[in-house]
Amino acid sequence: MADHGLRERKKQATRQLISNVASGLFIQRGFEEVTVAEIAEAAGVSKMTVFNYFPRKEDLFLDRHADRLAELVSVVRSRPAGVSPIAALREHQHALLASGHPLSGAIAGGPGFWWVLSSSPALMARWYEQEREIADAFAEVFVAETGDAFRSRMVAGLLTTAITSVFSHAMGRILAGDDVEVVRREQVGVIDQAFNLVEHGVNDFPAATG
Amino acid sequence: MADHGLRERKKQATRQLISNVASGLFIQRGFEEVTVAEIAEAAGVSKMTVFNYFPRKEDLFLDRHADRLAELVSVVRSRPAGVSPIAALREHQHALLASGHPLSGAIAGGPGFWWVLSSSPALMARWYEQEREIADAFAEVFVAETGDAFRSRMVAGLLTTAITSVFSHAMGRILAGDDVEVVRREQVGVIDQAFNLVEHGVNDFPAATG
DNA sequence: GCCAAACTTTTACCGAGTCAAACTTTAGGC
DNA sequence: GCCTAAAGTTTGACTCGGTAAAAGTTTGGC
Repeated sequence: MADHGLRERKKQATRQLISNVASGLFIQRGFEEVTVAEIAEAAGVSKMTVFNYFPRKEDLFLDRHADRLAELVSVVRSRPAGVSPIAALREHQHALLASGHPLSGAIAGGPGFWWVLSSSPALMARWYEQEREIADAFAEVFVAETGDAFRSRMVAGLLTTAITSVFSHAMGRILAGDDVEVVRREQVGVIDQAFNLVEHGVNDFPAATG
Repeated sequence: MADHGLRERKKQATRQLISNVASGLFIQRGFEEVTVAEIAEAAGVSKMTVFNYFPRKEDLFLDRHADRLAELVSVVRSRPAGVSPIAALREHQHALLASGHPLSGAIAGGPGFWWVLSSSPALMARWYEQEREIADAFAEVFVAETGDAFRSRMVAGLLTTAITSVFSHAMGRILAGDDVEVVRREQVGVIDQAFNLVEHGVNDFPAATG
C-alpha cells in the first residue's frame, strides 16, 4: 500500500494521458463535438476507465479546480495575523498575475482554453458551480473564525465575486481579441478596483438613471 | 395570428398542466426519481411535447425564473430618480418578505420546494445558473447607465450575492426545521445586513484568525 | 510462485435530449 | 360552411452521458 508504488505511478500517468488527450480534442473541435467514447479510444482506454478518473465529462476539461480551490482556501485560512481576508486575497491575485499564472485570467497560451469554455453551456455551468464551491469553502473558514453564519456567507460571496469578476473580465477581453500584454498590464488596476469595492462599499454608485 | 385565440389559450393550458403535474411528482418523490417519460404519461402528452415547452428537465421545476428575472431588472431599471440600485433592491426585498412572496425565501407552503431543490445537484446547478443570469442582466443595465463595463459587472455581482445570500439563508433555516414565523421576522434584519455590507463595505471584518 | 486486492474491460442498461416525418388541429380566405 | 396552410403534436428511431455488475488482468506482499 505504498504511495509511490508502480501502481500509483501508472494510475497518475493514465489519468494525465486521458486528460491531455481530452483537452487536445476539445481545443481542436470544441467540447460538445467530442464524445467520451472518442476520448477513450484516442487514449487507448475504455469508456469506463475515463469515468473512473473523471466522474463527469466536464471534469476532463476543468480538472485544475481542486488545486485552485485548495490554494484559495489556504491563502485565506493561513494568512498572517493582522491581515484581513480581503488583503490576503488581493495580494494573492496580484501575485498570480505577476507570475503569469493561467488562473490570473490574463495569460497567453490559453485563448483556446477560453474559447472551449465559453462556447459550451455545460462547461460554463460547471464553471459557475466551481465558483460556488469556492464561496462555500470561504464561508466555512469564516464561520469557523467568527461563528456568524450569515455574515460569513455574505463576505465569502463578495470575495468570490471579486475574484471571478477579475478573471472573467480578462477572459472577455482576450476573447474579444485585445492584446494579451495590454490586458495583463491593466489587470493590476482591475484587481484593486474589485477589492476596493468589496472593502469600502458601493457608496458612490450613481443614484438614478440618466 | 391573434394573441388570444383558442390556439394560444390551449397552449398555455397545456404548459401549465405539464408544469403542475411535474411539480407534483417532484415534490412527492424527488427530482431525480421522476423521469420525463413518466411526467409526459401522467400529463397525457408525449415526451416531445414536454421538451417542446420546457427545453430542459430542470426548467419544469424552475419555471418561475423568467418572471423573477424580469421583475428584478424592472426594479433596478425603473427605479425613481435619486434612488440607488442598492436602495431599490433593498426595498424590493423587504416588500417581497412583507407580502409573503415565495421568493422572499421565508414563506410557508414551500418547504417541499426547497427539499426538492436542495436534494438534486442538477437542479442546484441550474439554480446557480439562473442567479448568474440575474447578475448578467443587472450588469447590462448598469453598463447602459454608466458605460463602465467592469465596475458594472462587479456591482451587479455584489448585489446578486446579497439577494441570493438572503434567500438561501432563509431556505437553509427552514430546511433545518426552524419555525417559519421566527425566520420570517428575523429576515428583516438579514436583508439590511446584506445590503449594508454591499453599500458600506467589509471594513470591520476581523483581520486575522482566532 | 501464489493469493488477494486493485484496476480495467466488457456487456448491458437507463434516462435526457434531438431529429425527421407523419399526423391532427386550428385560423382564415373564399 | 369548406378548404388549405400553418401550427402543434405524436411517433419512432437515434445519440450520448452516465451507471451497474461481473469477468478479466495486473500488481503487491508473502
